[in-house]
Amino acid sequence: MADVARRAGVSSQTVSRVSNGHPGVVDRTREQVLAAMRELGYRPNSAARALRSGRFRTIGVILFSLSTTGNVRTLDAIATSAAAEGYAITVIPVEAPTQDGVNGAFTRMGELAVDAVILLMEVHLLDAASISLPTDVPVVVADSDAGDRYPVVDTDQAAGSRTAVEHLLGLGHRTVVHLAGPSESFSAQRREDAWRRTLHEAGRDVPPVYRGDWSAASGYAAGQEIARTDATAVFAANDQMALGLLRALAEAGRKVPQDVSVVGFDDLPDAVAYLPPLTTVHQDFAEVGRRCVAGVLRQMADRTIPHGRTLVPTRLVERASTAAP
Amino acid sequence: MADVARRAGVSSQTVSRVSNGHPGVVDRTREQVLAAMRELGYRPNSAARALRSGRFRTIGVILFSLSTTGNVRTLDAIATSAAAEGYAITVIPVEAPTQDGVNGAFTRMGELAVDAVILLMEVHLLDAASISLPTDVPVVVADSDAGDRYPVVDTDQAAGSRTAVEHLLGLGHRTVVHLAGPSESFSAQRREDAWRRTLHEAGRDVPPVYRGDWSAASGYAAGQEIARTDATAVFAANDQMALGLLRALAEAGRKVPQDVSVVGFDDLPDAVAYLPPLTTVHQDFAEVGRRCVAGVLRQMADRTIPHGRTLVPTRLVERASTAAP
DNA sequence: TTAGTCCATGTTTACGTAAACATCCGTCCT
DNA sequence: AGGACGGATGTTTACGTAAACATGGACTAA
Repeated sequence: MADVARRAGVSSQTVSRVSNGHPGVVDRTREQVLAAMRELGYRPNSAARALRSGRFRTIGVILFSLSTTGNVRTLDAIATSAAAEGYAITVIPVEAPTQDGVNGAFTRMGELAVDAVILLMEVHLLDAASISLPTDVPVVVADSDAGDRYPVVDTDQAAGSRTAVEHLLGLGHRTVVHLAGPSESFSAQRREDAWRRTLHEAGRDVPPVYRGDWSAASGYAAGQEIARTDATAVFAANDQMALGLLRALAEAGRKVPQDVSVVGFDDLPDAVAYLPPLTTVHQDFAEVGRRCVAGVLRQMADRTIPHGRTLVPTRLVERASTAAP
Repeated sequence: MADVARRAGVSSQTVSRVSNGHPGVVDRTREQVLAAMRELGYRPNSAARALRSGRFRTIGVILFSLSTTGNVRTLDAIATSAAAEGYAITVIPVEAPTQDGVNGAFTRMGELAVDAVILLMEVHLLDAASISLPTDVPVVVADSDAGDRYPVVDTDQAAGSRTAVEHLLGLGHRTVVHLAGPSESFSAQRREDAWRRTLHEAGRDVPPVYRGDWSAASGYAAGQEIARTDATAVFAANDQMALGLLRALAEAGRKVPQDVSVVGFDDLPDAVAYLPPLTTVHQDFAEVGRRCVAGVLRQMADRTIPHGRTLVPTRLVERASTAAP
């Protein structure tokens, strides 16, 4: 910076002003400084800048793994929204949902150069870890439950599940079997609860729950059992398990949708190419990401911590995997 | 830090030594400092640390989107490897493969707090942008072609494709149709070249190429055309297109694998649940990620720029989508 | 005993920037 | 004409840390 200043014949402070787009620099001077910057290949030192300003212009995203589609798509949206606001994203993966894993991530996080944190994971693991986030950093929790400790942004799991179940009941099915996600997952829990409540309110039998781990393989395993029952309608807690379910039903000779109707959750891009194309609940991951970023930025601006939950609506995408019984 | 020093009754330099695990601090003193840190909730300021040491302990990953499975899985592996080495990952998404998009990302990158960069994108777009990376930052390019300007880590696309084609020929198919990826993609190009070469060397006809954009929907569209031909074996350039292809073949009444054999590329977790389970070329994304990280770390240590290409081997995973004609 | 060594710890300094304050000069008003 | 004002730019300083160098005391060996 001093070199640039010398070359442009100004003070380093003027260089700083140009560099940050501050007003009060006359055009001619600005041009000289910019020219000097170009000639010297000057690039501001972000460490010094951060040290001085106390801002890193970076948001940390903590997540368990990039192997679940939902997380990834939310992360994508977060990264895009953040970039639009001039913020970079630091990804902090937690290897395993163990105490050690979470501890490690948070220890690292403590030393991390981030102005805010978005948590893409189940917060009860946070509790278990008996470590809480640095209190001076804005936090938004996505796709989880944070009680009232942090603001939460989430897909409206309950409404989505209700839509799915009501769609199947509306087609004339007596009841709907649920292929649930892992019981540790709040999303899975909420989808299951809403399924149960919807059936209950409609005065239908609530059949036993089948449970998978979100993977297609687990959906296949559960599907083999379901195929042996007289179920005519299945609501799978995500599309990947629905894919495995479709395979199990096909192998068992149960036709979809003639014999069994299937509804998924997520609306993966691939779902349109399943056999048959999957009727599913569309999640607006992009909107979730946008609201997460908006949430932390608002906290940074206000220095206030808004609590409460923001729900992003879903919509049912009807394809070819559902029909009247 | 000064507060911690005062509280522990030592100098700030001793605090620094404890904080960084330097030797030459006696146990008793170390304990006192650690206790003071705990009591005061001290967390080192990474900006100051980076300013002083010149290291951010952060690696930047530039990519086009998180919507392609390969990128995401590589990113996951990179993040994990980097975390194991005490490095954080900053994701720098480039919105669109346009000149502006790339320029923007690189401008931002220039000001970014990263010690090294891993590029997860086609480098010819880099050329088009007529902007090159800051020369003082180690770079590794993955899944692309960088000529000899940067070291490259990539899946062994050619060997993988050859395995797939030879597997099909070995089953007795006269020739193999290729459902290729988009022509802008180097990966797609290399898979296509290897397919063509393998057929050629075996003295077989080289049928016209069908082309998709990696998506299941595009695979479905191409599949509808392929279903009208007398093709008995198809090598799809990725699993998602293979999924669409399977749907198109099923709808056209062509049985897989009895009438048509299909091989994919990637080995997505879901591929095991396709109808039928997909025979595919397994890519070791984790290894690609590890080698990318190892590559930039080595550059940082040596201050040398190793050129050349590192190829990660693939293996064929035989499932139920291939059979003798 | 005394000089030499080595280890634990303290002191000083610089990293590159931006905020706060200071200065200078031209303009405008009375 | 003289002073007040405001805009453009310069000067000083502090951000929190770690490297380099300094110090002091304990131990060893002759």
